[in-house]
Amino acid sequence: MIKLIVSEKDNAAKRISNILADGKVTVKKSYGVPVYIFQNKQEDVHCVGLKGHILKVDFPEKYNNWQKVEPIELIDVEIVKIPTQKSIIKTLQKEAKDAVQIVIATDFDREGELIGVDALNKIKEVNSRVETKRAHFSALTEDEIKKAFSNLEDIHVNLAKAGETRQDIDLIWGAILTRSISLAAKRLGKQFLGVGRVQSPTLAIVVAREKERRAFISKPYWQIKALFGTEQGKEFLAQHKTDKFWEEKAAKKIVSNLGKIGLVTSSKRTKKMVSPPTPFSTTSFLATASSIGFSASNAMRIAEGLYMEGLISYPRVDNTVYPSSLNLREILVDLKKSKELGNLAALVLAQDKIVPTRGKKKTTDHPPIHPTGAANEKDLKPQEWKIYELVVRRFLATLAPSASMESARVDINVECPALKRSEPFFLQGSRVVDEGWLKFYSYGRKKDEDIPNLNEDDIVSVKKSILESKETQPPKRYGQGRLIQEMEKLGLGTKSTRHSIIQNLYFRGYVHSDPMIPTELGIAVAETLRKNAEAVTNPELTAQLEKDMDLITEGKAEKDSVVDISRDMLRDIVKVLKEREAEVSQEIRNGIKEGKIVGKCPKCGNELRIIRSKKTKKRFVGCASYPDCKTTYSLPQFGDIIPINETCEVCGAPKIKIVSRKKRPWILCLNLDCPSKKTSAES
DNA sequence: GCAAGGTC
Repeated sequence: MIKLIVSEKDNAAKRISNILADGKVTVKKSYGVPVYIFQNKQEDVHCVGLKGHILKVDFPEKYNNWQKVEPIELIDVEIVKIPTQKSIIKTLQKEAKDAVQIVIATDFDREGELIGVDALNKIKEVNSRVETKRAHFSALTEDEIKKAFSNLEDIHVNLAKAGETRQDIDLIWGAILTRSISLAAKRLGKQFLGVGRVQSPTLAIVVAREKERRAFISKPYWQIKALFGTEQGKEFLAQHKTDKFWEEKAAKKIVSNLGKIGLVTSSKRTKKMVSPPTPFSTTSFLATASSIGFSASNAMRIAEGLYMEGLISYPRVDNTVYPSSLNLREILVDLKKSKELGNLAALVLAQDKIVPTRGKKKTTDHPPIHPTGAANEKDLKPQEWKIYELVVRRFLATLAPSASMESARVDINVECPALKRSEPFFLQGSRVVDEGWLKFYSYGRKKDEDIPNLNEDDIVSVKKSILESKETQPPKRYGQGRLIQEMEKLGLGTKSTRHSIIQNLYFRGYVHSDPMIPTELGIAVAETLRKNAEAVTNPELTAQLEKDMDLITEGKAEKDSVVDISRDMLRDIVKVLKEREAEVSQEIRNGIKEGKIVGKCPKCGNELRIIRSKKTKKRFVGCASYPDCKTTYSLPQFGDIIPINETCEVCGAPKIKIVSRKKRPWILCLNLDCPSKKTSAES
């Protein structure tokens, strides 16, 4: 007679077993799955860790053929659960057969409860009368675990129901709309066009920004600067107070009539304290990693590896407050062993007080991302070291004192007799006075600006006046880090999925580069959805889903009625999509066509397009006037080809960008005989 | 071959 504990992952199973065991914990493998065996209060306990969800939802097999099933049919098809972790399920059933009690010990959240209930249902297939309980803990600490197991609760059926609702809604929206527009655009097989509750609003954000940029008309403006000299012979640049002159004439008039003497009208220096950064959540970690050149999914992959190595804590967290149970000093003492970072840890240890910063979001499931072991640079791959160093430096910074900065502003009036007035100039800047946490963490740190020491009523000489012509700039494209922050703000995705949602946009060919640029295909898909299935491009769908799931959790709404709302919305949308199939097809196919145009033919001026040879299956660039014009260029056969609307400065042939998985993207002139190739080959 | 969510 045993008790069986089921946790969400192997690591948690190990921890729970070690905490609850009276004596030693032994491990046996069943179907390759570790089972932890120990005694707790004279009872035999077995503990198994899952791998997250062990079942997935899908439509029955007979609906698998996209061409033979009308997408609208899928709306009312029963959704079935399919095992995805067969050896774990076998282990569960074997262990549960003779158990007297099952304790679900998955993470205490919606998905965790669902994972637990799925496991229980599999267990009940072999042992229907077993008693089932829930251990409710919010962190894997000794205290929490022991308390949870001496106060076992019932399964939170409604919480799991909310999770199932989320699964069903995601499946029907995703599958039905993915099939609808893929069929309309005749993009089948691995070319299908993905649509989903999270990915489509995310794509829409990127596309909306690109449209703003395209609609943006940049305006020329002028700025005036002047080089001044102090009595001590120091020189400095200051800018005219008018930030933008829209008329060149007016700016020129000032520049050519600027007087020779300036009077300092005010000089202020102010000190301000800059607080250290808050502890790393997944989002702030990915945002910072992105700023030093890591893609979100690469940074996440490396962080998961470091976690497995025991060097950093669990990387999927929303929490930004270190729990009081975390022994910060102990971590610092351990970090001293690192050859490269040990000295910095020692510096923090030497402080009188070690008071950590805290962020706005506080959850108790996992601590913010922090180092859990010391490492040396030579033990890690270069990329791993960069990420490890980032986590360590962030951790040290959160424990360090504020930095103090001095900012200075000087205002100068230049008397201009020729204009019969004076012109105002200013300069401002700041510098670090006391480094504080900046000693440990200089990611994104601004360069110090040197402001000359000037006092009110000082006289300065004007050495030169400068007219700079500029243009207003369109709003910036989203980098992956910024996009992840935006997704979090809008409630799109979770800490564990956002990076993969973004990665998916690249895989689908909807975006390229970082900062992210939507492809013509991505723009066409987003536009089609916006016109015909607006709901799925809107973050509001997720916001509403969250509200409904809260109601289900509280027992105030039923799964079926909530899913039915989505079914009704989809019926209308699919009907519209079917009616407008020709337009939808046209719009997306135009996008695809547009994406294949790489530029103009230098011989005849017609379009040059990427073509795939029917005979050799190889791709090449050919002129649209073929056979009248026989211009062709060969193409590399690997990687994605992105038209960039630029022509080669040297030979006039179009340039393209090639994005492949292994190499970094590169820009290439299509002309193999272009003289620029020779110089670049030498260099 | 569809989604998003866990985890590896």
